[in-house]
Amino acid sequence: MTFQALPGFRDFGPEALAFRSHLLEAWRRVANRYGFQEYDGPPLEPLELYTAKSGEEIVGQLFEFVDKGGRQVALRPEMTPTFARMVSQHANGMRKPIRWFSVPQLFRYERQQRGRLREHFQLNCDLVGEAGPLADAEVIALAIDVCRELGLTSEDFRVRLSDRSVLQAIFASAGIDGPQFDAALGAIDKLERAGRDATITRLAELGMAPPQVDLILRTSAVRSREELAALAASCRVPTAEWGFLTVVDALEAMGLGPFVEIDLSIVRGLAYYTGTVFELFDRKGELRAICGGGRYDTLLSSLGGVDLPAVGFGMGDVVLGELLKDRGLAPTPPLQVECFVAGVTVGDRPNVLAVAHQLRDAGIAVEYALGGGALSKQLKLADARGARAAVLVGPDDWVRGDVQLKDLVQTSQDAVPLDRLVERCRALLTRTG
RNA sequence: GUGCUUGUAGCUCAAUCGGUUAGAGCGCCGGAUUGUGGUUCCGGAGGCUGCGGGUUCGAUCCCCGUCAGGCACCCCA
Repeated sequence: MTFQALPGFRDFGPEALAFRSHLLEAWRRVANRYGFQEYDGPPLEPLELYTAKSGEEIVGQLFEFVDKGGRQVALRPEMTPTFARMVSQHANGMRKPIRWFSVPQLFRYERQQRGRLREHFQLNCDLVGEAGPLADAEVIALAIDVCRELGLTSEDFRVRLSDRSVLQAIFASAGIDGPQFDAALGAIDKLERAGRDATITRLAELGMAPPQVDLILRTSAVRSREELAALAASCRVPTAEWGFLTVVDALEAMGLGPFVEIDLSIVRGLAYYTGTVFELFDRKGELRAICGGGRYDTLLSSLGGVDLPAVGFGMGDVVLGELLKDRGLAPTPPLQVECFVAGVTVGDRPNVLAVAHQLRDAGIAVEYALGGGALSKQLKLADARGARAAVLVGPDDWVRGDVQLKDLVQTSQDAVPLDRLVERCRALLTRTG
């Protein structure tokens, strides 16, 4: 092979495309089930759309270039800025809450690894205009149900759920706020990779007192409602106002409790989250996060749009696809044709064409052997194509106005008058077993 | 962008210490089978051993470079 796809980009042959469609169709099905409407935007955007929020350092991670009109442009690395622009333009005239989703292909110029390419498809679901905890529960439930729709169970994955406003309240009780709060979040985010000792050293360097460092470590270790209550009590922080526990309650009321775990070590990398943050992970912990999201109540106004609270998530096709394959949940490939038409002799070929076209006009997926050949060879092809039915066109039947309709699964066969073939073939195709 | 590691047929892999013509299974094509598929049997095609250079009488094997995959950083859609 002289040419190959660029690193991090994928070719989708029929099998891979069927798998991709399987995912994307499940995404759309479940999002629609939650009353979300699909939108899309341009794959190519002004570079400033991304640098405005994230700063110039993001340019190194973008596919960006100057177009022929001298504009600095970038392939979209995420959907949120486009979404923010679109929803800001329409928000004033729309009944709240707004439920929108999209399935964009996103691009990022980074060195690829397993589960992480330079291009992927991502389900983006956002709920705008509702600040209450049921909105958070709604989008988390949507993310869970997407995975359930694809055959995954609570044995396969879980949601790790946290809330930055809860962390803020707890840390504020020890005087950790402002830049120190951001540093604390960063330390928690890296705790697993950096290790406990390195984290303690790092926080001390940032000017944290030992009791503050201890609080940060104790907080990040919280894994249950009881531990959280005990921690809050020890800090004298009231919990009555927290929406966080209402989110958990709501998910349990939906019957999704087995999927949900409180985990205050989840903070998410992005700076704009203000409340709930969550990630979906495979139970075995072998893969990267399947999905991540949270509440961002100030982002829309900070991007110059409307001042509306919002909560949403993104779920990529790469990690999710790997998990499904690991669990044997890849779909069985669809049949290539429903009915195969075979001719017994060379003289039957015009009749094969006539019969095949009659069936195709009736909406049935039909193939026949372009190269002809022995009947046994044609039937081998029919079998390889996964056809359920075969029509055998032969001279003896033809003079009687018949063809042979064969059930390739049950290996039964009947003579059928030509004028009843479509009806009989349809009946055969709906037969089970 | 940095470091480590791997690279043999469409796929999964083998090839003794550096040794003669690089093999197997699956898949693909053809035949056994001129009005009946799946099973079976037989045959065939398919390789510049990722690419380029070096060492050597001789390199899939050793060395250097490069490209690509994997892992760890960076970063996290």
